[in-house]
Amino acid sequence: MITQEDLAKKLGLTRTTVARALNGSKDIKAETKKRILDLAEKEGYQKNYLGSYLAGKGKKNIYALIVKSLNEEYAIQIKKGLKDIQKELEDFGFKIKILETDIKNIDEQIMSLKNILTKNIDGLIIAPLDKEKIKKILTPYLDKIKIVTIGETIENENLFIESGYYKSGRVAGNILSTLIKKNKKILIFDGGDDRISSKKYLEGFLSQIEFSLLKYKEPIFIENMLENKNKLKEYIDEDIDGIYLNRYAPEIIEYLKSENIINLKIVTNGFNKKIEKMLNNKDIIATVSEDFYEQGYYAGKNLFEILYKPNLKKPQNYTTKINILFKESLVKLGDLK
Amino acid sequence: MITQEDLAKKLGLTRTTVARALNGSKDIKAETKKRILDLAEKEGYQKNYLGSYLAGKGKKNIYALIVKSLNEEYAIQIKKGLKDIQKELEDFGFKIKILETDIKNIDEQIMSLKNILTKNIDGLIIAPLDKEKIKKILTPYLDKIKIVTIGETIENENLFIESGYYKSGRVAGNILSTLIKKNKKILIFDGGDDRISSKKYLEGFLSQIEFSLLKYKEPIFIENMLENKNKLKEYIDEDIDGIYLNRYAPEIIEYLKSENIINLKIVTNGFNKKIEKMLNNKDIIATVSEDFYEQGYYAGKNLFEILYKPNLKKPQNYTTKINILFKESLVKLGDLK
DNA sequence: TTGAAAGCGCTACCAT
DNA sequence: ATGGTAGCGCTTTCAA
Repeated sequence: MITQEDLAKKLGLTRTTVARALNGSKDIKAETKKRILDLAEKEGYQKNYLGSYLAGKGKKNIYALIVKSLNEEYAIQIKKGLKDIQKELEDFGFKIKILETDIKNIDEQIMSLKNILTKNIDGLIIAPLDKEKIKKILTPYLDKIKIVTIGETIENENLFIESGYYKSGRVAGNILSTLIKKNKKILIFDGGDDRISSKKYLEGFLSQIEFSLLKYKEPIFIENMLENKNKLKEYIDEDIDGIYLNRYAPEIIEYLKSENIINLKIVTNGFNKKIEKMLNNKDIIATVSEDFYEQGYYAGKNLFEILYKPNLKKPQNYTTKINILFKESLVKLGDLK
Repeated sequence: MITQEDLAKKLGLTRTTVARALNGSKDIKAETKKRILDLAEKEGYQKNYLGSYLAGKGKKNIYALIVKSLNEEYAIQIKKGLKDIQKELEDFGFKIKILETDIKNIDEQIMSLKNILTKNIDGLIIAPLDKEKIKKILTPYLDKIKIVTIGETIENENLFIESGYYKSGRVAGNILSTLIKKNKKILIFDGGDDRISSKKYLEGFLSQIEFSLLKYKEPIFIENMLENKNKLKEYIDEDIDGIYLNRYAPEIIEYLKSENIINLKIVTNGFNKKIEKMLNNKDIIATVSEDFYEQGYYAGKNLFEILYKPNLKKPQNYTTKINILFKESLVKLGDLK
């Protein structure tokens, strides 16, 4: 490993000057800087970030602005991931301040962001609700603050963690298709747009479903679903062998059971405690979801690397893993023996 | 953060003495040691491993003894994981020497291990073929060498990464069950024991399958499968709607197609390039497999932590994630837009 | 059995 | 614009 000291010796300079060149100080003659940088390049110098950290003791100011959705599991898992990576890196003084706002309250997120920006901040993790507004607000800070976005890109961030809801929908479509009896149909339920996942799930699902499987040309949409569950029954008949859901699954399934409509093959997108229970009950055959824990963990980990490792070709994009869960997926290996 | 210096001051000692107590040196009076350790405990002292590393420049000698199986993907993925984590930690001088031996050659692994042990080695990652022999060989080294095992435990290692083949088999059973038409049967194929996964996959699968789905009481076993594929045909008739495979899947499916036996629902355990192709061709509906990349990555990462972070409550056990793959799982999100 | 001092690779601050 | 020096938290070597 080649050090700043090594470079200094070869050029007849001191470490201090070399460090200055490497850290982009302007208190240095352009020519000296060039000589140093050229040699560093030639010798394949890589800054040791351990030394940097220890010397700098650089406590970075990092915020994560996450979103509480109808599916509580979403925020819980992301937070868990953030906290785990924080713990792993605590020896670096790596600490993330987590702020949560409500998914339905776009302005709350904007306000929260503006508030954070009044402080001295080095890194930001955000799941933007209103992409355009957030982008506009952040633009002036882009060279000061390292940014990781989750779910939605603002196009100038250092890393965008993509959720792949569309793909999850496709996979769900793939699975449900294989389950349906010949000449039977499926019912597709449109849960509306939650500004995060629902719409994209549905689009992906539809892209996978063959025309012949459709009972209705359009997905079923029921206004104020939770109050109007009884309307669902109108759409169900002998033809139908399966249902796709991505919102209100617990409520809808509960309702169907109460009406004694059973034995339908149900595949969902998303995961939370209720869906887990329904899988266990065999009310649902399979669900397809993103690994939100991993999103939090990966967001934190990468922000750390971007912040602490100066010589890093930064990752541009990352797509979350997609998990397919059947009932048996939930069983812990330890419980089997 | 409390430092050794802090402890020294409070006790009226020097850093050196404190360090000695903390590092378990014997050149120290028992009483002094106790005073230091007690205070450290009380103050919640945690050694900063960055400082340790930088001071010690402790190049550790680490070996990984992995196994080349019939499924080449197994070793490829584990190696990839090992290399990725190595790269991530290279600033710590973390480097793993990877040695591969053949899965069928148990003695080769033993020899390779014995050879390694003649060297000065700090950490070892191993996927033991003969558990008992390996255990016996390693016993005398247990306090000198930190050990991570993959797939099979030797009971005294620092971390055992469990593969969960049994569970994978269960999940495969779960999936195939949901796919089979009423009153139809499945054919279960016994691929024999490869000392890694096959047998466990099959056991798991069987545990999940209801009696009513079985066509034959016992899984079909065909000696020298690859030469005797034609025997398979004897077992297939109108009753059968699905097949379970965990070895020789490509060869068997190729054969069935050549005999014009199609439209059977096939679910497999395991993953490699050939299975990927069959999923894409819809020859297979789903496959259930372990994330071997993760096993390598996690093995390396944890060995690092055990080796470099002295104050660690070490993890005892880790079960690999299990992936269910349908055709659409293979599509890259980027290709969809 | 304890202490003093040097040094790992780097940053930060002061002096020139 | 450049250099000198101290120090981050720790290990290691030598001296007492």
